[in-house]
Amino acid sequence: MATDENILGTCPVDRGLMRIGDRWSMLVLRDIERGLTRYEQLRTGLGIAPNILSRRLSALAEAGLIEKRRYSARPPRDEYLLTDAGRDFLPILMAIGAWGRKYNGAGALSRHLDAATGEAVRPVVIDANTGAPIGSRPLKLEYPE
Amino acid sequence: MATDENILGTCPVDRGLMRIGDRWSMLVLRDIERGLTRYEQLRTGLGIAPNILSRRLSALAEAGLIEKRRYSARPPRDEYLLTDAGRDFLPILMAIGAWGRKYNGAGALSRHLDAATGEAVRPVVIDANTGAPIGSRPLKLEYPE
DNA sequence: GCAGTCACTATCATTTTGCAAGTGACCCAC
DNA sequence: GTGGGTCACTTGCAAAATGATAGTGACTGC
Repeated sequence: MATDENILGTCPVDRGLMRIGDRWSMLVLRDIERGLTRYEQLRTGLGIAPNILSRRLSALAEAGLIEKRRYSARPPRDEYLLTDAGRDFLPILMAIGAWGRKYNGAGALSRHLDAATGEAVRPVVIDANTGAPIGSRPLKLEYPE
Repeated sequence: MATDENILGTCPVDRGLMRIGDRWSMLVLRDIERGLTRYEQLRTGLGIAPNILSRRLSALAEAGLIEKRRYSARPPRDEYLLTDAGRDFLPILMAIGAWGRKYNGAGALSRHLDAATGEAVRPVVIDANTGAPIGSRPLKLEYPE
């Protein structure tokens, strides 16, 4: 597993997971997306211990996925907003959600609807070149050098 | 954060992360996909401690993402294979890889090529209903009950 | 001045991770 | 037939991360 300290590995998945490889980080991202941008909202929404939330928030900010913004000087109040990198990660969360629904989806679940059509979103990962879902065509792995 | 013990949450992302919410699990999946199916291959490929690998493998098997199969009775030798659920998770890893390449992609990286066209795969998450990339159209969140 | 909210930090127990060494089943060479 | 060597782990213990609980500082509103 690559870390910032040792030599970066050659695998882009590892590179991604380096930045948000843990569960709380992803759940924080999900909650910010649905509008829970303030510390107390996130803490109560997630049921996370305050020290852990603080650490996750600074790690996510350090990794460039969120940024802290002061929206009130007095009283001093901050909110956490997604950066472009953070917003770009949201589709992956939707894909994880679709997978979770399929394989662990017992009971009532929340879902995303297309605002225009009202239909439930069905996230699928495709190859932008062919338009085909990943897994439907044979691939090969190429290593650098 | 939902666990198996407490009441299952309403969020499908959480449901997904419940099964493979950690970094090693995803990297194990990635390595199995690229053909490292045996214990020693995974251990040396990942640089993971043997006790941790054992625990991850049993957790992944318990979660139904991989299964252990004996391919030789004498000497007793096992390999780990992806189940349907495990294979279904691979597109998500590709999406994470694409994100990692975009935001943490310095240096040489491995990549997947379409076997037929030879072109580098560009994973994108779309809504199967509209064909539009997630994030390009406004969505709303619907809660159960 | 006093309660209450928000956004934390500090302290400490518990849990998870990681390293190193060891074990059991076997195979192959001498 | 004993002495390595490989594979697939387990065990024991140290280090790091996580989590529960309590406390702090900056306010606001009464």
